[in-house]
Amino acid sequence: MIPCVKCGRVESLMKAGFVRGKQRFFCKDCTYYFTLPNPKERSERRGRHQTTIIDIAQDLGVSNSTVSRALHNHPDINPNTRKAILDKAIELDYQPNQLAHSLVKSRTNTIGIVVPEFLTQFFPNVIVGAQRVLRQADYNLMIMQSGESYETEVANTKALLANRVDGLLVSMSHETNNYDHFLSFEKRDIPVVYFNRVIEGLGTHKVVANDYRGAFAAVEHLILNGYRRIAHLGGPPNLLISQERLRGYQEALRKYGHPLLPELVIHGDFTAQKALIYGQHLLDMAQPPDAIFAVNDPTAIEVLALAKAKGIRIPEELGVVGFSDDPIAVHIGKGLTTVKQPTTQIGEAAAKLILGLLRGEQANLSPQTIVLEAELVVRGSSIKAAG
Amino acid sequence: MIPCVKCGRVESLMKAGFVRGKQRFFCKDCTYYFTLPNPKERSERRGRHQTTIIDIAQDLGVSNSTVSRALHNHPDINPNTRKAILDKAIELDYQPNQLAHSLVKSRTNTIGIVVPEFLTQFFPNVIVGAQRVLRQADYNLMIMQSGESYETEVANTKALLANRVDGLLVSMSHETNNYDHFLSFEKRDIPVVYFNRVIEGLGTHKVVANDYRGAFAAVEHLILNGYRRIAHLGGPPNLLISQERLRGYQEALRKYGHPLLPELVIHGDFTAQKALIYGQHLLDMAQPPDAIFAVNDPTAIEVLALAKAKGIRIPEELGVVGFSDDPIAVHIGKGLTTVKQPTTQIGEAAAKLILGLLRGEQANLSPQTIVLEAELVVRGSSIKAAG
DNA sequence: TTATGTATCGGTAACGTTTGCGAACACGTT
DNA sequence: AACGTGTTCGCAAACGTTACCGATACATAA
Repeated sequence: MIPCVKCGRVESLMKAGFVRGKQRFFCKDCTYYFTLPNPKERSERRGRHQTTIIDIAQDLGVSNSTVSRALHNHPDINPNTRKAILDKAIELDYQPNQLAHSLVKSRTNTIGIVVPEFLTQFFPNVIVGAQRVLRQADYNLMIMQSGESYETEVANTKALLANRVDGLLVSMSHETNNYDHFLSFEKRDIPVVYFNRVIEGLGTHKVVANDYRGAFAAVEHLILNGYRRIAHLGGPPNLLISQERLRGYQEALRKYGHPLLPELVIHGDFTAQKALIYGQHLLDMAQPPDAIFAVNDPTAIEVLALAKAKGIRIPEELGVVGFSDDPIAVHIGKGLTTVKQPTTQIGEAAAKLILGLLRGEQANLSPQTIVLEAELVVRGSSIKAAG
Repeated sequence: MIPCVKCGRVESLMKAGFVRGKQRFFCKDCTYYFTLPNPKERSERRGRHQTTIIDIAQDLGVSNSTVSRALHNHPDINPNTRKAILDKAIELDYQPNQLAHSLVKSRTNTIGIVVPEFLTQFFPNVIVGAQRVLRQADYNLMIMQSGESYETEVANTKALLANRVDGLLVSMSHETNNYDHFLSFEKRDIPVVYFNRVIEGLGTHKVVANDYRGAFAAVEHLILNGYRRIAHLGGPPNLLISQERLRGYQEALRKYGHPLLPELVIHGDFTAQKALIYGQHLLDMAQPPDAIFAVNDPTAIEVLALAKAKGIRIPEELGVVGFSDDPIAVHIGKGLTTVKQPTTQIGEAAAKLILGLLRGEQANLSPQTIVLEAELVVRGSSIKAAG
C-alpha cells in the first residue's frame, strides 16, 4: 500500500511502532524510519490573512525591502516605484504589523500605565493628560487597572513586561508593600515614573501634587475659621501622599500652637467603608472634634453623611475639608471645601518626563521629582461665619 | 594599506567613489567593487537585552525548541531537563516575549476597546466589567479613548489594527458618521461588538441597556406624579440611545394621552455646555415645561443648577429626571431621580460575547443583540407630593 | 579611455517564538 | 544480533519587518 518515502518501494516497508500517536514505518532497503506527514490543511492558509509587505512586493514584482523603504520615504526609491507601491498598498488595504516591527526594532512605541482604580475621577483624568502628550509623540498607552489589589498589580506589570512596553507609569495600589515587580523594569533599563501614589524609599522619578502644602493650607484655613479641635482621617501610612498630608496637617497645627493629639489622627485606606467606621469613632468620642480634615473627598463625603444622620450641623458644629476636588464636591450640601489637584497636568508631566527619559536625556541624572501645586477650594463646609 | 577583500592584495586596489557617504574600493585584479563594512558596535549588543529562550538554551546546552517545550509543559520533555530549564528561567528572570509569540501564532490575546470619554463614571465602569471577564480568559485589554472626536477614533482603531488585536469593543463618539474604520475589522474577520453607543444600520453584535424601557419608566413616573408638560433634552439624533430614549419618552406620553409637542424636544450632544443653552431656552419659554426628562445626568444636573439660579423650586415647580445614575445623583439637592444602567454588566456581557465569537461559537449566526434592563431610581427631584 | 560618482534595487541576516518531523538513543523481545 | 517500540531532543522553517551590504546601470569628470 504505502511506498517508502526514500526509495518508493512498497514491498520492503514494515510498521515500526508509534510516535506521538502516529504510525511509524521502516524501510528495510533504505534502513530509514519515517512517519507520514499530515496532509497540509489548505485553504486554511489563505483564511485569515492580513496583507503584508510581501504581498505588495509580489504583486509588483519588486523585493520586500523596496516596499519597506517606499513605505518609509527612504531616499533610495524611485518616485515612480514609490507611487506604485503606495497605490498598491491602499488597494490591498495594507496595515503595517506593529508586532513584527516592534520585534525587529525591539521598541514598541508603547508605554504602560497601571492605576489602582477607575471609579473616582482622579485616574481617568490623569490618563487623559498622559494620553494627550504621548499620542502627540506617536506613542501608545497601554492602560492597566489593579483594582487596589497587589496580586493583579503584579499580573498587570508582568503583562506589560511581556508586551515589551518602552516605559512605565505607575500609581500603586494601597496593598503594595513589595516593589520587586517595579524594580524588574529598572533592572531592564526600562524607565519608570511613579505618580501620585509613590513611596519614599524608591529613589526614582516621581510626579506628585504638593500634598504637604495642600494639606497645610486646608488645616490653616480651618484654624483661621475658628475651629480648634481638628481631627485627621488619613490614608494608608505606607504611601507618601498619606505621609505628606499628615505632615501638612501637623505643621499647620504646630504653627498656630495647637496641640498634636494622637487620638485625633486615624489612618484609613481611602475606602468609604473604613471612613464610615473611623468617622463614627471620631464623632462618638467623649470630646469629639469640631473639624475633620479628610485625606480625600470620598472620606469627607462619608463624614458629611454621617454628620447629617447624627444631626450635627455643618459647618457650625463641624467643619469638614476633603482632598482632590471630586466633581461631587460642588454639589454636596453647601459645597465641600477641598484641595484641588492638577490631575490632567500630573498625567502630562509624567508622560513628558518619561518621554525625556526615553530620548536618553537626563540618562545618568539623579532621579527627578516633579511637584505640582495643589489649590485650596473653599466652599460651604468649612466657613463657620457663613453657616 | 587596505587589502582587497577577495584576493587580499594591496597593490591592485584603488579608490572608486563613494556609496552612502562611505569610501568605495575597486580591485583591478578581481574587478571587484566593495566598501568596508562598519565595525560591529560591540557591547551595544549586550546593552538593553532581555533574556530570551536562546539564552536559557545556550546556558544549558540544549536547543531552544527544548526550552520552548519545557516552558509549555510539552510531554516530550524529560522531567529533569524540564526542571533545569525552569530553574534557569527563574535564575535569569526570563519573561516571555509576547511580540514574538503573537507573531508566530498570529494571535495577540488582546482585545481592543475604544470609548468616547473617561470623564463620566459610565465608561470606566464598563471597562472594569470587561476587564474582569477578559482577564479571567487570559486576554488583555487595550484601552483607547477618542475624546468624542471622529479623527482620534479613526487613529485609535488604526493603532489597534496595527497591534493586531483579536477583537474590538466599541462605543463610538457622537461625531462619528462614517463607519469604514470599524468595517475594516469585520473585513478581516476580526469580531466587533458595539456597546451603548450603537447605530441602527450596522448589522452586528451589540450590547445595550434597555433605553426605551428606562425612558418610558422615567416619563411614566413623571406623569403619574402629576407633571403635565414634560420636555425632553435629548442626545445626538444619530445615536441609537438617543432615538430609543426619545421613543420611550414619546410612547409614555402617548399611553397617557398627552400631546407630543415638538417644541418640547431638543437634541443636545451630551455636554453640559449645550445642556445649559437648551435648558435655558426651555425654562424661558412663554409656557415653560413643568418637568424635564434629560438624556443623561450631566444634562439633568445642569438643569437643576439652572432652576436653582432662577429660583424655580424642585420638585414642586419643576420635576427633573436624568439617565445613568451618576454617583453625584444621590448627593445633589434632594437627590436626582434617574435611570440606573447596568454599567459593569454591559462590559461583562460585551466581553463574554466577543470571547464567544473568538471561540468560533455562533460563527455564522445572525448578529446578536443583548439588551440589559435599566432601572428607574426615584429620588427627590421628581416627587411632587414630597416637595 | 579611465576614474569617480549617483540612483535604484535585491539579498539576507536578524528579532524571539512555535512546531512538524526526523534523529539518536534506550530499552526490551525474539 | 536483529527487531520492535518509546522517549527525548534537535533542525529548520515559518511569522512580518527592518537595515546593512552588494550589485547593478548609468552619468560625469579627468
